[in-house]
Amino acid sequence: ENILDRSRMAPKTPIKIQPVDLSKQKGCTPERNPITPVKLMDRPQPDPWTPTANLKMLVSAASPDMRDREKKKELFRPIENSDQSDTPDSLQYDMIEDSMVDEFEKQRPGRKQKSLGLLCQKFLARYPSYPLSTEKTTISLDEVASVLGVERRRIYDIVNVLESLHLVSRVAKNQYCWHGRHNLSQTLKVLQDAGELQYGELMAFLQHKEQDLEYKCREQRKETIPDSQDSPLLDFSEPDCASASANSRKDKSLRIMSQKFVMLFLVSKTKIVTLDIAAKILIEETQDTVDHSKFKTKVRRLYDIANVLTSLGLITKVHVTEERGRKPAFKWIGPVEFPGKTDEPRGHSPSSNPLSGTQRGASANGKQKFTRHASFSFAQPCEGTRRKVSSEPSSPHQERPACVVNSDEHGSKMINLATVCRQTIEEGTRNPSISSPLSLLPAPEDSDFCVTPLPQAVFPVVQTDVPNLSLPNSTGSQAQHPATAAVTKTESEKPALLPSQPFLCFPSSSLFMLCGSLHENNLRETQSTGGDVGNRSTEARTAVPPAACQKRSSRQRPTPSALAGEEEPASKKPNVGESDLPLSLVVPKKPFESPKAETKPQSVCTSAEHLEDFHLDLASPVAPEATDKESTKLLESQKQEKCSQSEDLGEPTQGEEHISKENGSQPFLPQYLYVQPTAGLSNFNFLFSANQAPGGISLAASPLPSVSIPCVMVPAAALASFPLFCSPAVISPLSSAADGSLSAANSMSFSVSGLASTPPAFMGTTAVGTAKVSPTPLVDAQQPAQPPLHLSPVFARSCAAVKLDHSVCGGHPVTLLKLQQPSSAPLTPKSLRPACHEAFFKTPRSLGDPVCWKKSEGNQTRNASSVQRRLEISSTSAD
DNA sequence: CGATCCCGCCACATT
DNA sequence: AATGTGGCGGGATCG
Repeated sequence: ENILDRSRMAPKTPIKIQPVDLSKQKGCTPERNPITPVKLMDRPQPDPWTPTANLKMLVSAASPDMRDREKKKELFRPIENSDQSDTPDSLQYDMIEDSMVDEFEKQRPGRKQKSLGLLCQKFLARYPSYPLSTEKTTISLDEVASVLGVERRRIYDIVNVLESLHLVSRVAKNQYCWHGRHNLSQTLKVLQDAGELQYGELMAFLQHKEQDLEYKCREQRKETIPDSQDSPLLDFSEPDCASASANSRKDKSLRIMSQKFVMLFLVSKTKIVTLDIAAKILIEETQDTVDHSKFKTKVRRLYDIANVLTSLGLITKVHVTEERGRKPAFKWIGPVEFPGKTDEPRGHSPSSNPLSGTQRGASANGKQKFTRHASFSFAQPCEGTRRKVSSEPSSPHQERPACVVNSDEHGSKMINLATVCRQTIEEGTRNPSISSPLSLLPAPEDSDFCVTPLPQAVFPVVQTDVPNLSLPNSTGSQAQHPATAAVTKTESEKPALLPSQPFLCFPSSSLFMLCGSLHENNLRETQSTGGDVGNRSTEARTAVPPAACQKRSSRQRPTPSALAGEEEPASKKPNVGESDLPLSLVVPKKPFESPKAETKPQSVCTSAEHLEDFHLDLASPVAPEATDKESTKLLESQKQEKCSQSEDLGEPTQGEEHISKENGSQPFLPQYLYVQPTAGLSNFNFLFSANQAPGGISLAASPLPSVSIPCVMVPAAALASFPLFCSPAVISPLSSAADGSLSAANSMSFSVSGLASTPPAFMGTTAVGTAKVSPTPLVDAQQPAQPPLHLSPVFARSCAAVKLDHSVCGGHPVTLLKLQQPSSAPLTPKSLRPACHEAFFKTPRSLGDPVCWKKSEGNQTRNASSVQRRLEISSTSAD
């Protein structure tokens, strides 16, 4: 049929065809006749059935023909040549051939022409990188497919990857909404944070040692995380959870794989990731087993993703020569620091910038969507849900509405954060299986921010177990909310309690708690954050988990970060380096520990596992990982101080230990936490147990400053604090929605007043308590305040944890996150804002955090920061 | 020959 | 059931 058609066909062929013709003509030279072959080819072209059909026809026809011809050429040439003779023909042939070749190359080559990368470029060319917030561009898959002359299937490949980065979101059936790169930095930040949690350690190891580590990690993972692995890590799923269980499967691949892949880059020191490593890491499953076929398939997919990312200008193909040989790899050339971060604004101009007012409004919407859609949080759990939800573009909230509404911008932001948090939490908390709970949490979380249902009731539930979380949204949400609200309120109300020194510790911990398994990370983050709180806040706005942000900010972005939002400020780098140094200071303690090294890896692995589960969490928590280390260290130091002040328990000691460990071993403090907790849910438990029990455990817990501290802190504090938290929480619940709002407000205010950035998290509650209590913190008053805040929530959580844990956590986390986010969107401003924020925060720890980083590219790599990771894989990096 | 990766079958999801 | 999505891997190209 085709053939027949072809014959008729006119030239209309779509794009592909046209090119062919042109080329042919050229090659042949117009005058010349048409090379037989070519013409023939052309002639055949059929009518245009469908554009696609035509194209296909043409292509297929053409290419084969072309090929044939080529073959002929090759085959025949000799002959002909030899024979030659035939003059004209020969000439023609030659001519033709040359031309043909060219043509072929041009046309035929279809392969390249049709490459996904090229297609993606065409696709991207259709939309503005930074569309006005006001205008929404909807993308019709069918339309695009026909316009670009490809099958829809291909468009899915592109869109799925773009969706993973939130450049687009699915609105409805065949419809996608174009967002552009406004939120790219935020998204990357989130991914980075999440990546650190999940892969930070792993990567480090791998790079350094290679596979061995991987295997280890995998094994560990497996152990830890039995199956689940698949959960959609990052996805930004939405909260909905409705279908939690349902979800299903599909959500996994491309989108998630894409996010994971990006995470690897962001986490990698060198910013270079080899395909095989990526494939191995992405094949969670059974450890080593790695089927060859599976591996192969994974690689194929990675190519697909890489093509799109390349088109986006985020990565480039490179080759890495390792010991074993040279392998294909990709290098991240996108923004490392994400200055844009989300919005920075808050910090400085807290809420309101003039611009922001307006913008915000607009941006807010956008963000909201973002959040909603994407829900930064990488919520893994509810994929299905998310999808559903996500599909709705703007009206995201359906479920959590009330809260959102009330809160407004903040609220919304908060929600986002919350979402993230909860996701994180969920992840953390939950085991693989648990995921559903997570999802539940999310919703609640959001709500908590805003609303605040009844805390008490909720708590119990939550407390009980993570699983509860899984409960339906409503349940979860309620619980969560309450918890959150409670927390906040509590804090506000019960500040006194908070005051206890523990706060400091807790806060962080609380964060962690929220995150769930992440806690370690969180803690770190928190801690670090504590120092950096400011950063956090900034980050918060992004919605991404503050912690993560912090980390990042501290680490990579260090200072200035703000700047570049997307770009990367060169200046920063330097700064960073400097900042790093500070970290080293912390290091001193390290000495200890030798053991850690070993441990670390393990921990890493575990963490990795967790990561998977928690990616999202990571984000929120920011897992700190190595990078964190530095910051962590700082934090730790701070923490220690705090701890000592606050409490107790020798925590200080631990803290030190941790630090030392961290330093010594590298960053992975979190690991410890993770490790113990392995079980998602148990996280809390772990913490507690770890801390407490552990004396023995000390290694993990105690040793690591960050982690252990938190843990320790938590327990004691938790216990002690409980009342505080709980009560507050309880109280707050009363207020319920109203309270929620109030609390939010309070928190907001606090944060704002105190530190612009922090606020969110803190939600007032903590803030108050904290501030009072916390004092210590190295950082400035500001920071302290924040930390406390965080803490408080955390506390609440922790308390809860003790009791409820999850539930609590969920709520809190949210809070935290929210704070940051707020802001607006991405606006261009990134650069500016970020800087400010960073600066803000930096003070405290900023310096330290950054450390590692340099960022530069791969090479540099190793810098001093090496501390964290010795890794270096990177070194390999270059080719 | 290994790296890439296009193509489209076909299962699963959604309408 | 029809249609939308998208996992997946054969096998063609590229280098």
